Amino acid sequence: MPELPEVEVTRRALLPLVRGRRIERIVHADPGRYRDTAQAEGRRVLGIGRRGKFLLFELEGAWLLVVHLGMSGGFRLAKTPHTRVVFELEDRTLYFHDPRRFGRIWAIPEAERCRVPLLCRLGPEPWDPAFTPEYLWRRLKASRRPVKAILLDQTVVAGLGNIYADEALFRAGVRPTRRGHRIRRAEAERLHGAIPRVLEEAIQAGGSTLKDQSYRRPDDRIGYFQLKLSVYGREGEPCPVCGTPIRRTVIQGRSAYYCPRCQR
DNA sequence: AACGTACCCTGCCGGC
DNA sequence: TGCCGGCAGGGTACGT
Repeated sequence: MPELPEVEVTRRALLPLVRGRRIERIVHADPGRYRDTAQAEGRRVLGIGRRGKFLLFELEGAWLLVVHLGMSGGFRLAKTPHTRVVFELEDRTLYFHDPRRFGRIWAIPEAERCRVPLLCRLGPEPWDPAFTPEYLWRRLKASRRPVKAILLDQTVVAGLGNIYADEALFRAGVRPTRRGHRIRRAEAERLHGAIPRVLEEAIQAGGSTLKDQSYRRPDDRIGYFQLKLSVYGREGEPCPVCGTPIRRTVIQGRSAYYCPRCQR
């Protein structure tokens, strides 16, 4: 579900609600998961950061509450049938909703943030000055994997998932099955430009709420970027540019959608 | 080292 | 109507 845009929309929605508030109690509804939260209790939330698809609640005493939403996780202002963790703040309660239980939560001292798997190995944010066309081209050239698999690798660039990787590849006119080492420099440049653009547009639209509705903003509103998707989930529908039917294939065991005419 | 596959969970949808 | 297989935005573990 949640890729960078959905995580960022969540961060922006929660920030004014939690900044400066003390976490009084954390109540668990799932006995076997998300348990590493005890040290967050009693601490004030100073701010919320984001790194790739990780939410980073900055707590008093240089602690972090790190949350990964997994495939179906999200914060809600009201209890749901799939509430797994309840965060009782001094003036409101937040509910961590996660039907598939793929989400993860860690409370750790800031100095030990690298104990969270992947967090310290993430590649640059798409807007980071370190994310240059040259950098992307070099990472592509170093691999024989399909270009889409490389874009999904969080150590290459942080935050892309299945939806926005397909959308960025469409905008760049690059077929997802192409091998990284065969990508030309001009194509890498187009991809480099398309990635932050599609993510920014998705953030502005409030993220993508697909058919299963599993992503919603904390206040239960949906996002609207699904209306602007060009290829993701649109097998058989006409390409918005040339009208050719969109195709679906499988890369790394996951669906990949592309226009066979616009993407070579 | 790099890559593919199975697996972790639950819910929903289409086909029969 | 009911059942069953397939599929779903994430990541990890393990095999080759």
